[in-house]
Amino acid sequence: MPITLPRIGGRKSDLVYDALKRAILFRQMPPDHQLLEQELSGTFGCSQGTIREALLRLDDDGLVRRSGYRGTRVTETSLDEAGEMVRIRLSIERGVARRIATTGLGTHQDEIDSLIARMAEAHRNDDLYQGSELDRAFHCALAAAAGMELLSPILLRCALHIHRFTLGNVEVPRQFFQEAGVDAEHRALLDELICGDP
Amino acid sequence: MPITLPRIGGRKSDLVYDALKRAILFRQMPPDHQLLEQELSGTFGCSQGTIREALLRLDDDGLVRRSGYRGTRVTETSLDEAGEMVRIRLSIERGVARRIATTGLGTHQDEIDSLIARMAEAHRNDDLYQGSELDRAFHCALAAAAGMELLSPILLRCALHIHRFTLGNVEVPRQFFQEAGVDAEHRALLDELICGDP
DNA sequence: CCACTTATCATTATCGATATTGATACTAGA
DNA sequence: TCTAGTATCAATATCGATAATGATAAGTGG
Repeated sequence: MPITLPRIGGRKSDLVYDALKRAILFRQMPPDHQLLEQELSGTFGCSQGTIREALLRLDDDGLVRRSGYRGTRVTETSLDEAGEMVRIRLSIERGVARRIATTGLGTHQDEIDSLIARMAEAHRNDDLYQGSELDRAFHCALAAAAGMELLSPILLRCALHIHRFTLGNVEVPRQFFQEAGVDAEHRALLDELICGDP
Repeated sequence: MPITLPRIGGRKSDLVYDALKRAILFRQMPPDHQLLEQELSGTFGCSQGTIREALLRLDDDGLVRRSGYRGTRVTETSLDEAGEMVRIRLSIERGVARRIATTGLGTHQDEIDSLIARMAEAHRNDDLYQGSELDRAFHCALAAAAGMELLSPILLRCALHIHRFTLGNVEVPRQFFQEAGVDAEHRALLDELICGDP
């Protein structure tokens, strides 16, 4: 079944990357599922090289594992790893907040305000996916405002695996939600801190 | 000046990736230096696609920045970012240690012992580069032993930028070395903790 | 002189075909 | 039968050429 991509502009490999990422996050492709470059090139209607580019990025995200000439398979995220991701994100957040508290967030103010608003709306609609996407963007924007853009990829990766875990496991253990709750609380606190300072 | 690569086997794009990474870490290519796919394909004697693969990985590492059809440039690492990387690594280490303390490190024992030994030797020889490489491998091995292999890429990224910063700035501010010292101390402590437990 | 379009250029993005690789099934000889 | 070697196969990795893109310079009508 060929998948028709929007093709409204931009890179084709981006579209492939997004499509595959979504499929993995929603477990339409379960862990250990094999991804074949040629087959996908047929499915998406593009060349193998374009598929390869998307797979390379998924590999860097840790969503798939590419091993030599032996194929590409979907990975999995354990509870421990997800919890660790939450902890890392918290740690990073602390540093970023510290930085912003002293320097302010300059030109990023508007962008961040907008993100907060959209995030609130997503939460009202119980749209978990949208919420996570915005959460990611929010964290990255903060890192950027703090002049630490190199941290963004780490934040992205953390959010990706956290999100994947929560989506894949309907019965998410209590411990995890506790930590996620702490995270949300911290975020709110951070907002206060930022808005009060500059 | 064409660069002759070892070509002892393995992927060509790996060799290109390593060569470029070294060049960036040692500031042979300064921040904002532009990397042209075609030119590099000539320099390394391979096709543009192979170069592209290496550049994509460098981009994911945060060592270069690729923007649309507009080229690829070397990034830079600020003091703040390097400090943040040190903090993140510490945070991750804590979680990994906690995990290992309860489960032990199983089959990874030998590998880790070997890494510690080689690391000590590198320190004796004041070989900073080798030391950092081994440090990276050590942290990844610990994460793997803790069953949290997804953390390895983050650890790699942190070490990469920490290393880059220390190599690039001969006069490294006091604060940074203090933190690095804490890190080394923590690592030793971790060894004790592991060896004593299982 | 100025806004607006068009041509050109540097550079990446994509393609289709071919080469390499690692695993496995198969075969011949002891 | 067992084993070393070989053919085959399913994949990725690489290549060379072409298309698409964004920036900039050059031209054009007002």
